[in-house]
Amino acid sequence: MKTTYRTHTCGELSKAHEGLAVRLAGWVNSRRDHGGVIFIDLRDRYGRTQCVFNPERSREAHALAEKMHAQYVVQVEGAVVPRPPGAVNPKMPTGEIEVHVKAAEILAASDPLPFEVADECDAGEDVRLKYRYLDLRRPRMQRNLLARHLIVRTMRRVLDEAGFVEVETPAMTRYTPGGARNFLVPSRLSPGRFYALAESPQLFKQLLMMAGLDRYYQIARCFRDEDLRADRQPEFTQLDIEMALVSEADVMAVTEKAVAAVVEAVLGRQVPTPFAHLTFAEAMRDYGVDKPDRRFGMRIGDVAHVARRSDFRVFREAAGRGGHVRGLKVPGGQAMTRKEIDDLTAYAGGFGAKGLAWVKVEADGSLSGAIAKFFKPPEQSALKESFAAQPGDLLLFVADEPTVVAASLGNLRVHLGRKLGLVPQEDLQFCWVTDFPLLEYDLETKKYVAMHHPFTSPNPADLDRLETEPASVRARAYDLVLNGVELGGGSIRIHRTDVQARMFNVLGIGREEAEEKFSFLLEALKFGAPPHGGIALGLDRLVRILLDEQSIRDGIAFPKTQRGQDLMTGAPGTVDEKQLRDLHIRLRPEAIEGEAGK
RNA sequence: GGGGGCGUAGCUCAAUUGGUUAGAGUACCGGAUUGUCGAUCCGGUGGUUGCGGGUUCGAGCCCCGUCGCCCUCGCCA
Repeated sequence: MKTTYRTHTCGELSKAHEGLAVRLAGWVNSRRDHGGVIFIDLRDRYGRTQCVFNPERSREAHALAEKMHAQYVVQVEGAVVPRPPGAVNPKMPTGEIEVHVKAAEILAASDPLPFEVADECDAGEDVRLKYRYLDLRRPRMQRNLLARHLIVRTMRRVLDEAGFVEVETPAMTRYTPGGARNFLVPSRLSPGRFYALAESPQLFKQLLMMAGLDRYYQIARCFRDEDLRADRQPEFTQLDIEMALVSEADVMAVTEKAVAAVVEAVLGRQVPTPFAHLTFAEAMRDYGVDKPDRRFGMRIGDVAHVARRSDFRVFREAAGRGGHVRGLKVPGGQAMTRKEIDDLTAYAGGFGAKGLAWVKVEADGSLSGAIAKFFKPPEQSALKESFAAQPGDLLLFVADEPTVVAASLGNLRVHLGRKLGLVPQEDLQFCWVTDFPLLEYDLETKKYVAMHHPFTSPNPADLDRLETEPASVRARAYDLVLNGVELGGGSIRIHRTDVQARMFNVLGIGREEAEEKFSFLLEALKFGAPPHGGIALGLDRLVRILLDEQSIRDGIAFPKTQRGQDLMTGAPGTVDEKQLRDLHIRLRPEAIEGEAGK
C-alpha cells in the first residue's frame, strides 16, 4: 500500500520491521500528552499505530504534535522500535512496536467533531447520518463496508465460475402497472412523459434469456417508492439471477452455492446444502407466516377438533364457520403474570386477533385459567396432547378467520421466541418456501392480483383451473428465507404466449392494456422464448444478517431515513423554476405550501 | 394514512408532585505533566429544554398544534 505519502499502512508494522525507517499517514485517533513525550495513535483503514514524539528526538516534531488534535490528517517519519518492556499493548495488533517520530507534517486540520469517532458510537442515528463520512470512519462501519464488498465479490466469483454473464439493465425504464409504487423521472425531450425507475430488472432479464444469454446475473439497484422500515430502503440492491432451460431445482442449486460461499467467506462457516424445503401451506400451518424462523420450535398447533367439542362459544363458533382455532405452547409460561399475558394479547391484537385465550398447566396436570371450565376432562387432555404440554406450560389460543389466526400466532411466536430467549442468535437457518398460490384476491379492487408477479408460471398440474378456480392454482415460485427474513424470491417464468395471455386475462389486464404496456414482452414470447427462471436476493438484508446488525442502514454507505431523506445531502431538495419549466412541470399548490411550511 | 417511543450543552444523558440560578459525563479551551494507550490532575467556556401557541403566580415537566428521528400496522406484484 506504498504511496507518495507513506511507506506502510497503520496496520502492518510489527517486530519484523524493527529498525526500519518508515513514513506513515493517517488520522489522529487520539493524543496523549505527557508534557514531555506525546503519544499519537495514527489510524487508517488498516489499523492503528502508536507514534511517539519525544522533544529530545525532534523539537520540531514534538511542537507540531502539540498542535495535532483528533481527526487531523498527519504524516510522520521515523523508526520502527520495539516498545519497552511493560509498555506492550496486547490489545493492539501493532502493540509490540511504536514509531519514534523524527519529522512530521499536518496534512489537514479538523474542526472539533460532532461526535466521537470510536467503535462504540452512542450518537443518535440522525447525527451519524448527517455526518456519515465521519460515521464511516468508525472501525465497525468500515468492517461492514468491507464485508459487503467481500460478499459481492464472492457472489461474482461463484457466478462467474458457473458461466454467468453480468449484464447491466436500465434503471430508467417504462412504468408497468402492478407491484410497488414507482419513482418517476420526467422527460425533458418528451413533454408530459415519464420514465419509471426500475423496481427490479424483471422483464429485462427475461428478455436476456430470450436473447440467448443463457445465464445472467447483476448486482442490481432497485427503486420502490413505498414506506420505509428497518429492513427497507427506497433504493436497494439485489443479486439478480436468470437462467434459461431450467427448472426450480437448477435455480435453487446455483443460489445455494452462491449463498453458502458467501457465508463461508464472511463468517468462515459451512452452511449445509441443500436447504430445507417447505411449502407455503406448511409454512402457514406450522409458523403462521410465509417466512418462518426455524431457529426455534414452538410450532403452531391446531385445536379445532377440541374446540368443536368444547363449551367455549368463541371457539365452537369459530371452528364451526370455517375459521381456525390454533395455539402455541409457551414452555414454562405458567409463571407469566396477568400483565404479561395482557401484553401478549395486545400484541396479537395488532394483527387483528380479537382476543387471546389461555390456559395454564398446573403441577397436577389440571388446566387453570378463565376458559378452563369450558373443557371437560377428555377435551382438557386433548388440548394438552395437541402440544405435548407439561406442567408449568402456558397454552395460548386464537380463534378467528384463518388469515387472522395465522398472522397473530405467527408473529406472536416470533415475539415470544425473542422474549423468552429461545432463538439461538448465531444460528443460520436457510429454507425454501415453495408452492405459493399464483394469485391473491384483492378485497379493495375485487380482482385477483399476482402474488409474485404476472410473469410467474402456474404449476402445470393446476393450469386447467386457472379460470375456474384461480385461488387454488399454485405458482412455480419460491422464496429463500433466512432466520425469519425473506431474503429473496424467484420463479420459473411463463414462456408461452397463450399462457401469458390467459394470465393477463385472469388478472383483469385487458388485451389492449397488455398490448400497450407489455407489447415488447408479448412479442418477444412469439420469437422463440426458451423456458427460463431465476431469483433475486436482497443484498442489504443478507449483509445485515451476516453482520448481525439491527438495521440494513448499517450495511449501506449512504442510506436514507424513514421519510426517504438523505440527512447529509438534504435530498430530496427543491429545484428552481427554470428546471421545472424545462421538464414541463408545474407544482400543485399544496406542494408549494408544504414546502413553505418547512 | 393509523399506532407507539424519543427530542434538554457539540455528543450521550439527568433534573422529586409544576417551584430557587437546568446538572453530570464526554468533547472543546487554558494550565500542569517524559511511558501512555478510554492517560491523569487543576481550572474554564458552553443552553431559544426541536418549533409555535395555550393553561398557571410560576412550565424542561400539563394541554393543543407542528417539525424531526426511530419502531410498527397498512403498503412493499
